[in-house]
Amino acid sequence: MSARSLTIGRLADSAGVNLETVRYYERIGLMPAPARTEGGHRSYEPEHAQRLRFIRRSRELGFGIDAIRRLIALSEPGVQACCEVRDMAQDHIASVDAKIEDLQRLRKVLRQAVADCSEGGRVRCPVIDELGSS
Amino acid sequence: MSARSLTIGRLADSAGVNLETVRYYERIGLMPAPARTEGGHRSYEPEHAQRLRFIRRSRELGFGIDAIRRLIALSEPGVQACCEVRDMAQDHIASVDAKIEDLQRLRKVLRQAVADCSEGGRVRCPVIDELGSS
DNA sequence: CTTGATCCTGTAGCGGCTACGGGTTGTAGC
DNA sequence: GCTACAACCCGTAGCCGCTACAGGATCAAG
Repeated sequence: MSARSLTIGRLADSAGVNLETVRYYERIGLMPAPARTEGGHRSYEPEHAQRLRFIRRSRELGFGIDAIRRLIALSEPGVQACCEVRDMAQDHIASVDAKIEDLQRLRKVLRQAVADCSEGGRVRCPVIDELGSS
Repeated sequence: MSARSLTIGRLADSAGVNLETVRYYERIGLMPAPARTEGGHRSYEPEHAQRLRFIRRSRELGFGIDAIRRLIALSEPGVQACCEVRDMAQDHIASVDAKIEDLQRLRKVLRQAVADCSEGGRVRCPVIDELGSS
């Protein structure tokens, strides 16, 4: 166990990720299986920490596991794949845009229903009516 | 079987919901168990269709199953619960707002990385660098 | 050497469906 | 009335991305 080795707990903490998630990532092949101590405990090197941070950051930005797999492959040194990465990011931006628009639309409906609620004089609940419509 | 009865397939179609989803809703108690034909097929009345549309609409607006359960209870005739419904809607709007802001933030990061990409002169991929940072 | 924190594996659960497989019923046409 | 085939039945398993156990082994500090 070298001086820079990390236990799974420290690794997880250092990347801001749940410990069980690290094992999950290993199981699905997103993190490489690390060396083990004699007793069978996982022993990570600093490059594992970097990889895990990369994954966490990608997740935060909304990339799915498969996309991250591709991003990792494309980020290997020696691979000239900036264009592909940019295309993936652009696709992802498009889907984020779509999601934002969806949410804005439904927010508008909800706001309208709530606003109707605050006006007096109605017999029934405008929010319930909105849900019942269509 | 009355003239207005519906099979599960017609019910599902009429509400724009997958047939299996209807059975799922019954299993989790979101839809009431309907009458059955002699042969055991489900037989729905028009009020089931209305309920199912209510659920679908609520899902479209992003309410979770538990929230819908409460909304259904509050929408029972005789319940004066417009304020509670409005509060639920407002809470939901707040969470939608938060989600929109999250997505807008990450969109900004992605756009910046892609924009950096389009400028020449960089040695490494700015998107990959962004993912590796932090 | 003891204690207690950390680690191990395996499995099951979450939400909200969706998709089988293998069997039974309903219904339209002849 | 009979046949064909669509539509239904139930139960179970899978999807994503984790998270949370249980029941045990190991590690490190005192």
